[in-house]
Amino acid sequence: MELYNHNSIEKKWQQKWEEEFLYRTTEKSNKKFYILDMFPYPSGDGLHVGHPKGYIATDVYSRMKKMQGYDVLHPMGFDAFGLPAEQYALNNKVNPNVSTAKNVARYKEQLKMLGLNYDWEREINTTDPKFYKWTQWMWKQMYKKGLAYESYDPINWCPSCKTGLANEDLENGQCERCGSEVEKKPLRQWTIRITDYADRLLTDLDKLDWEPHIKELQRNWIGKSEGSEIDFPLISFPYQKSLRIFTTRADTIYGATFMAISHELASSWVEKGWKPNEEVLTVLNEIQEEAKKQDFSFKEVQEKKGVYTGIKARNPVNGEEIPVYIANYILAGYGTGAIMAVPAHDERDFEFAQKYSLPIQCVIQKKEHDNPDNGVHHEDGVVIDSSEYTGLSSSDARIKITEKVGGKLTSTYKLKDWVFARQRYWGEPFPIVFDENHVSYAVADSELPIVLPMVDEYEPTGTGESPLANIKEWVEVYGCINEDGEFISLPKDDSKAKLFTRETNTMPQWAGSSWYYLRYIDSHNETSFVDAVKEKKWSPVDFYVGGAEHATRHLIYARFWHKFLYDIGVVSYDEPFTKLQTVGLIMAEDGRKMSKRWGNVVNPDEVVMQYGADTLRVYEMFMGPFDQAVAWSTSSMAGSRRFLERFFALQSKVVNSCELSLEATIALHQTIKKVGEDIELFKFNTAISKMMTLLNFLEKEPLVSREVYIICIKLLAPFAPHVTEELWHTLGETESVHVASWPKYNESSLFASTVTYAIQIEGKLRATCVLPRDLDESRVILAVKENDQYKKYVGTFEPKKIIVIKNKLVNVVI
RNA sequence: GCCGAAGUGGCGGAAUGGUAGACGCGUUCGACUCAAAAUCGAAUAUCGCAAGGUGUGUGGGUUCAAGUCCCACCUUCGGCACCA
Repeated sequence: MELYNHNSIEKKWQQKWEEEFLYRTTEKSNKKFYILDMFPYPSGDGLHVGHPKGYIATDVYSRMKKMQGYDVLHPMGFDAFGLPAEQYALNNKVNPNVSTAKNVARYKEQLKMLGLNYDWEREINTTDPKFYKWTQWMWKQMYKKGLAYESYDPINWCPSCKTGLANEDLENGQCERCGSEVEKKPLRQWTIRITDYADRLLTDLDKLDWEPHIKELQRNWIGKSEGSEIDFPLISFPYQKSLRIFTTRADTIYGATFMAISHELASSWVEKGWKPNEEVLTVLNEIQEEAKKQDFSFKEVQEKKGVYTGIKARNPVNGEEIPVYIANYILAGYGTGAIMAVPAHDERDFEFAQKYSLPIQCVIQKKEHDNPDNGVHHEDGVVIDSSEYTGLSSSDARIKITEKVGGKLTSTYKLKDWVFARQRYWGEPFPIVFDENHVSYAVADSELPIVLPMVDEYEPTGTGESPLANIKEWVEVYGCINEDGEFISLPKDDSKAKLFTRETNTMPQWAGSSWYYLRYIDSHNETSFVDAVKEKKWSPVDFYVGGAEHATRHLIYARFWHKFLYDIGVVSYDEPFTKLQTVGLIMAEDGRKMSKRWGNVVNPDEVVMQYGADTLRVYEMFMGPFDQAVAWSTSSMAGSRRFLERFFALQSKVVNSCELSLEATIALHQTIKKVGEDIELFKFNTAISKMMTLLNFLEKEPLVSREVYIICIKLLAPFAPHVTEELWHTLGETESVHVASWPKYNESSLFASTVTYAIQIEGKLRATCVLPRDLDESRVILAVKENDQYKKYVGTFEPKKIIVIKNKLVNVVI
């Protein structure tokens, strides 16, 4: 018998599999399974051992599904547009086209080294014009539906990355990429009305088989509040008749002692002609200055600040006149940007009222006999001191009061429209041109893709213009508008040709990843992003595996994008990912995140070289529960290597036929059952431990039959595809083990004919007792009464009660 | 502050309400070796010579029986955070 030489085995079979297209997707079964990894964004550093954990898991799962007779789609590709790749290129002074291609090649090599069963014939790359042609096409459909629009609102601007950012790209008011303080900058933007889909994105979460915490993250991000919009008439204010406010607590309207508006709203009044006094202008200015740095993502809660405008509003329920304040804690982007302030039942309003000595009027009693003057509380309760509404519950009063004052019940969301333009080079160009009056036109389908020009200079300008704006020969195009209102290009000297200019912003990093999973289904289709019949066969993704950090960006964007495609009738399901599983991080041996900064990165190339890909795979699946973070341990990994060596060495005991001991037979069938069930549940660690247990049994056997060993090889094949393939062929098999059929267990071989009962006396374990399986309860009791320990503790007295759990345990209550 | 997840040996972790600690790492002892590594065998929650006692973050509760269910609390991690 040869020694286990992982290097030669792994190289040999990887080459064979590739030559034979073993992992080419089949379409011959009526059962399909689409299992997908979140595709990587190739950085310059290559993979570390933490990255492949999810890929190995989908690999194991897909291999089992394949052996179970499914048509399995398990593809891979690369997401490579956007800031990180561009920054990397800038730092290394290469063109991103070049560096990206290099990084992709390196990633691919590393992935192949692990023996993953991807169908590389379907590989995609978001930076490939053949791919982004369809990103552009889809965005164009949004534009035509009015879902993508030009906006001039101030947006988050990162001065260091020199680009506008979406709300999702911020972390505590800082740029998620570089940590710079984000500024507010008025900039022309393409924006997508994702908020139109807020409600569907929220309610459809219910039908998804996703981990609850990920759904919760999305719910929080969408941030729906149900409340009322109510108009408060403004008194002798010629510029606006009334002030519309949003509140979730219409039941507290009798406690409204002032109004508060955002500085943006105040500014818009100034624009309309309102001339506030000096003091108001000063404070307004101060608030504006502070807000320029930070808008809706404050790092710290600032001190409340505001000023009385001199304007009064009338409370619609009781006609009371209350002052209107400008206040720094009012967010323009939430609700209507104006509130009725109820200091008794809102802590922020309370703080403000205290500072400016405004009245505090309690109108909700927590419990019936509560003292109404016991300070601020925001809980629902019983309405008091509120005319005809007194005595109602908060929830009833909300509806009745809103109705009475002619308000409407409505919802507002924390989710913002998606700022969908970057002032950078490395992204998809927009399929848009402008005429001399800045009227925008979509370009005709025949013009797609609009290819990103190859340039020498792609440094961001920082002016709010993309570097593309400097490339005159790309920006200026000649053509005309056809009968569909779309641009088609013409030669410059054509009589109908007019000058147009291209949109020079590019799409954000998240564009391609919002739909890439559809492209794998039909990667090479030139006439459509996916063939409708194929889409029906493979879609939706049955199982999606990736990092939890994508919960509020990629996974929201993709769900939105997919729903849009569904609405325009080009896909057949309204949710892209039926089941989602997140991967737990692999930490470094020191417990920190693996990072170049800490010098604690473990390189998979070295691990594969020294221990083999199979060992790495088995170890990563054995480390612990899949969704939990675990620290890497090289010595622990050696255990997985030993397991494979012992498994390999078992072949020396294999004979054509021999009897297997009863114990081992039972272990075998239990293992078949458990491995299948556990892989299905992504409980790889327990699947492997069961196989280890089985191996421990088989090692005690003098000989092992070929038939038994074959079963073991099949069970291990998804985890350790190379060594099992080698052993499989050593046994004389000619087809690959990876297209063999998944083993089945015998129900009758799962248990022995005897069982060990636990004998408890007063709930404490005192003895065990071997009895025939499925023995009558009365006979179990008879047997227990013969037990020495029973006699010792119970004696001859008749116990109060004897509980028998069949085939498991007896508990005697004295 | 709000929301979510989780607390079990020296470590990673197992346990449909039914014998807590499977499996692996580590450690100790033994075999092999001149020796070491590797490998193989045995032991390994804890106190106790033993009988036995104690043990799944803390305190209560339900139950014949609780790591598992209920209530309160503590700690850690993750997310959101002036969202009216």
